[in-house]
Amino acid sequence: MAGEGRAEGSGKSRQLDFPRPLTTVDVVIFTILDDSLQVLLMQRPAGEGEPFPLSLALPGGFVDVTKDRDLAACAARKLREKTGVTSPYLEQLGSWGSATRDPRGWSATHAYFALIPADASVLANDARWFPIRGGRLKDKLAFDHGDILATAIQRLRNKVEYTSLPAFLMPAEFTLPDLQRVYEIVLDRPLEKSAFRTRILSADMIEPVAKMRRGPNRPAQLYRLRKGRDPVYFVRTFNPPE
Amino acid sequence: MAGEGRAEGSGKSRQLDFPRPLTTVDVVIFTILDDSLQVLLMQRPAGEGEPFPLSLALPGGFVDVTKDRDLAACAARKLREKTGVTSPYLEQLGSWGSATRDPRGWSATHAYFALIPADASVLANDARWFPIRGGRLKDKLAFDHGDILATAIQRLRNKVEYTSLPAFLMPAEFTLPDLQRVYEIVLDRPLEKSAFRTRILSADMIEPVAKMRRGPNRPAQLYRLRKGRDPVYFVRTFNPPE
DNA sequence: CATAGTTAGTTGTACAGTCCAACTTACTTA
DNA sequence: TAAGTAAGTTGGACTGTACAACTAACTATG
Repeated sequence: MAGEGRAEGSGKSRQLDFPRPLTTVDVVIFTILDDSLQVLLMQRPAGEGEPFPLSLALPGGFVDVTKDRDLAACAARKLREKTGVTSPYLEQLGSWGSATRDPRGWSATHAYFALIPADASVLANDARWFPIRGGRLKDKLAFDHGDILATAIQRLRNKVEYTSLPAFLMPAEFTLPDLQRVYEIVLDRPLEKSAFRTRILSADMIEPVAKMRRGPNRPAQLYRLRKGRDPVYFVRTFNPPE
Repeated sequence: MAGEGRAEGSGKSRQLDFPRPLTTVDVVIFTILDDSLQVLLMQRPAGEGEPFPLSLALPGGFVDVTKDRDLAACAARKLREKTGVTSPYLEQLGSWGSATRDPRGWSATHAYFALIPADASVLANDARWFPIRGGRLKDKLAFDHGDILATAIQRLRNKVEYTSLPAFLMPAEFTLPDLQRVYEIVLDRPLEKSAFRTRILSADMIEPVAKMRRGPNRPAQLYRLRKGRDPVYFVRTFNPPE
């Protein structure tokens, strides 16, 4: 019987005969829902030998070397399976690996983070949105997923200070005050209206559509993302608190 | 005979009985030498079954599940083995994994990047510094190490625009013009002197020592890094080109 | 010993973009 | 018609960079 994760010991692959860590991919999927930043979580299965049974965890799982061409494809697949979203903002967050993070043995996970508009997703029925209040999640998560999520929140907040990332959280059409509100939700602080408008409009990342959002007061211009636009990097952050 | 990277198929680990990718860690180590950004590379061994024999490659190798507590420890170990440096700036760069990047099978590498002062390192005798001119390396590298290095260079340049990272490339004592020169080498463009000084000095990241650097002209104040300082994030980039 | 040369470091004006606050505009509702 | 509200604009204060000219401190040279 071979040891755990041990490769065959013959021929020219002789030097590969040592135990291999488990390899997984996890995805931190954010959206804006109910005026709050939310993250997609699943409940762990309860089967025999399953670690963290019934705990909440990030969507993810083992890399399937027969199906997954590469890590990004694996992450995109998991995102698609859980939300139906096929062309989101998806970037690599980092990787976490240690002897102890998974009780089944030495394991390493490759974490991605995705931004999607809530209205574009159809959730798998074992997945649910959980709100992030005050920059953190209430619940404890399985494995080191709490650390991974905290890193993702920090990375998101950081980038929102000087990029157009929140645009990927917006529905197809939105107003500038909508967009500003999303920035404020993520950063958890108010931004200055006129400076915000100047910055966004001069970034050439959105374009007006020939429609207005009507409501109980002055109508607002609707915009949409310019197609195929990469995120914009501003040369200043929004003025930081204190 | 067990399959490649296949775990045992009994008891409660039943669900782990599938092939595992190879897991490696690679480190992109930068320094400043001869007025140029340089990266540490090794020559691949020529043994039978070795991929990319005699090609240049980043220092790295398989995770040893019996010796490495976690990924960062593994990266720190490789850095130490090749340079003798024990407390550098070390951050995770990302991970690369695919079916094709290593001819020996599905593999994933966890890449780190490190900044060290050239004068603090004693190289292993199979390692050498290679200059990066015009933002790229002349030579082709093994595996996808060319991609990894390109990503590292881009990340470094990006961060140098708005952080104090170059401070970690400096020797123990240095002058402000020294530091500015390092910024300029990494960014490959000149910076404005007075704005540079204002920014660095108000960041409170360095402190003067009671010595001057003497030379053939006006002496310059020597500084050192404040101890235990994390990198500083500026709220603006240096004014970008064009 | 004076002067040229070189690099360190400072100063001043222009400019860009944010901050802050007040303002105008366009709509609904009472 | 007036009050209320959110969208969007305007203007002055402030902060920090850009650019350029300046002063300071040293060495080398004739």
